[in-house]
Amino acid sequence: MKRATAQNVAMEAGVSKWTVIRAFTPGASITEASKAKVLEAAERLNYRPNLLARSLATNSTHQVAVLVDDFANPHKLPFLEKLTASLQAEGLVTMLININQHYNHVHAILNADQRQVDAIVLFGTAFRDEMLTDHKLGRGGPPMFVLARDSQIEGVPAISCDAVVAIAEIGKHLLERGYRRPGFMAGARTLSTALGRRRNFKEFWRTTLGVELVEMSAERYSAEAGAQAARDYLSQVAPEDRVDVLMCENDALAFGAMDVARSEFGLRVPNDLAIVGFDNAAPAASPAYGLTTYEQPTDQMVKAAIDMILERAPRETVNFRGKLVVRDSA
Amino acid sequence: MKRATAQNVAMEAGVSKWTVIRAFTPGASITEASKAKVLEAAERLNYRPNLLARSLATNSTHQVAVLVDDFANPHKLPFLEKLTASLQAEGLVTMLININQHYNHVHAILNADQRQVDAIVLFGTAFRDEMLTDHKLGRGGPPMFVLARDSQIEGVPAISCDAVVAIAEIGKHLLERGYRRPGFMAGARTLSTALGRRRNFKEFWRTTLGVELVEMSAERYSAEAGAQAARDYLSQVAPEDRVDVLMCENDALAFGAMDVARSEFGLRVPNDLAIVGFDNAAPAASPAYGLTTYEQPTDQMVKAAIDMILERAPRETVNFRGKLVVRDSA
DNA sequence: TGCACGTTTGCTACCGGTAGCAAGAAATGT
DNA sequence: ACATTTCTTGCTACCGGTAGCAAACGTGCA
Repeated sequence: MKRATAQNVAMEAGVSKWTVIRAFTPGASITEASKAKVLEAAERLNYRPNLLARSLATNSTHQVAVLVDDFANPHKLPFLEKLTASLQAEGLVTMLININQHYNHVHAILNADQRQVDAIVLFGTAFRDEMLTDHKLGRGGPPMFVLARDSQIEGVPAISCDAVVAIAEIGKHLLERGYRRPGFMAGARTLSTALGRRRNFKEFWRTTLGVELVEMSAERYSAEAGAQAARDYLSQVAPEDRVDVLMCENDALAFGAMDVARSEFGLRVPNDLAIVGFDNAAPAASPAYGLTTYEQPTDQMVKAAIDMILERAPRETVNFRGKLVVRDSA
Repeated sequence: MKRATAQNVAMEAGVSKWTVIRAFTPGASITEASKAKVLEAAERLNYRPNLLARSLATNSTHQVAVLVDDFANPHKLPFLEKLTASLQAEGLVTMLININQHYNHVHAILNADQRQVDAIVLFGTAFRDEMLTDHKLGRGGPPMFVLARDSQIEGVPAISCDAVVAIAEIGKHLLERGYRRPGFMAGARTLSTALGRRRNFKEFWRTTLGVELVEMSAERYSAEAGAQAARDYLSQVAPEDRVDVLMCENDALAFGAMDVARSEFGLRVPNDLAIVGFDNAAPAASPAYGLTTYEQPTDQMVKAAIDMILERAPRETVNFRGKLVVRDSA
């Protein structure tokens, strides 16, 4: 059986379809009597307004496209939970788009655009700026926002955690604990530069102690990639030449690095090698890791993003201060 | 500047809007000459067909609503990644709906229905059957599917991992390893019964050894809840009376339980207490846990779900066999 | 009772596409 | 050269709503 339309309900209730619409429009001009009559008829026919038709007519879908690519990062899940819950609380619905080899940003944005979404959120995705300023993503599309990473793109504001402050806090803590030979493990190249963590960390040690940072790179942001990068480093560098503290660009890398350091090289954390992560993902709190890390202010970030989407706040890049979470690993 | 419509392109190209549409419809009857003319004009105006209008006219949105509620389970993320990637590969888009206190299944289903989604997937969500068979979710809505849990609901097929086989495999392994005093930790009540893991596990020990299962319950499916449940049990039961193997309904619970057993009670895993999980979430593979667990055949499950959505396969409940992943914890 | 006024209802036009029919143009056969 | 078939193009009607104007209605007041 086809679903009932306003027209059907109108006939059932003996009114015009516009009266039916009014019964479903809060604050519309309609008498209680006819409203009741319509609602009753609607109930009988199991009528529900078609939001597709409404969206077409009003030019607003209340849908927000959220682009995600780094599914190996356990921190993404609770973040995504907050984002979707908050969007829903504002009557917005999430269109989740998985960015991968077969489906890149241009595909995603074009598709979201054609579906007339109200906004597009690039949620921590790795992209080269040219990709977005590129060709056919011509003006007139939905507003775009970058969440949880930087954006240098004109007209695309970023909502992120203040990397300068974060790294300064972490650095200060490490200095006080007496670490002197710092290392840094970066993840995927494109995103690394956009996060600015390496740059700031390097700068920190250079200006405070005049020390050069030892840098290593993982292939991706995952525990496996972090493990491999740590394995490469530890097997190539003699114990006495190694860094005494390793900052990883995110927790996923840190977990992998810590696993390898302990189980494959017998190192004690933090005595032989201290490790710091970033994100405060769930396992970081577990005694199995006890990872010192930095927590992004996800609540504030989500709120800010939504305020911009709904134009309750100016659409411009903002940074929030997170907080250092000191545990056993450093 | 407003976005261009087919009508605009038609004027620009000097043809009717239907010719424009045809230029964008694969296999439509149109000469190469006019197609080229139209595409060029479209390019100039940056025209992209409005999928909302198309959906309204064709009565098909190519959108699938995916309902999720258990964001504390790290296993969800890679599963969700596969699901979204596979949907996208079929030209379907994911509408992600977060089921929580403020937004229950009825809200979600009603909303998805009004948005005319092609299908609704309940992805491992906890619900009471009455909620769905209930009232206003009358017939005529989009087809529903339950993924990664059981469904007893008429007309709502389930795609899941065969719990009977899984538990039998796990039980057999534990028997062989010599464990004789089994315990089981369940998560949220509504989902527990739908997963059938406890029931089957209990049955297994009863029929093989005639042993009664020790049961405990966590509040939710999270490491914290698992930790608390383990803490309660271990602090109340004397060492000599404790179970020798604890099967947890999923890995999240197992991580919490293992953390507590080791760090708060000084127990060695598996010597003092063996632990088994379910899902093979990422941290299970880490040497920090080395959790023996059971991996669901997510690829097959996702494929089956999509085949049903696209009506390439009959819409009926199917079960797939997963595989036991033996590590150090049991 | 008559008139002005505010409220309720129905109307036309529109959002941007799709479906399928019919007329016009081009290709084919005799 | 003309009839016939096939392809191309434009058309009307429709998907299910929204916007805002105009007519119909009921009410208060003189």
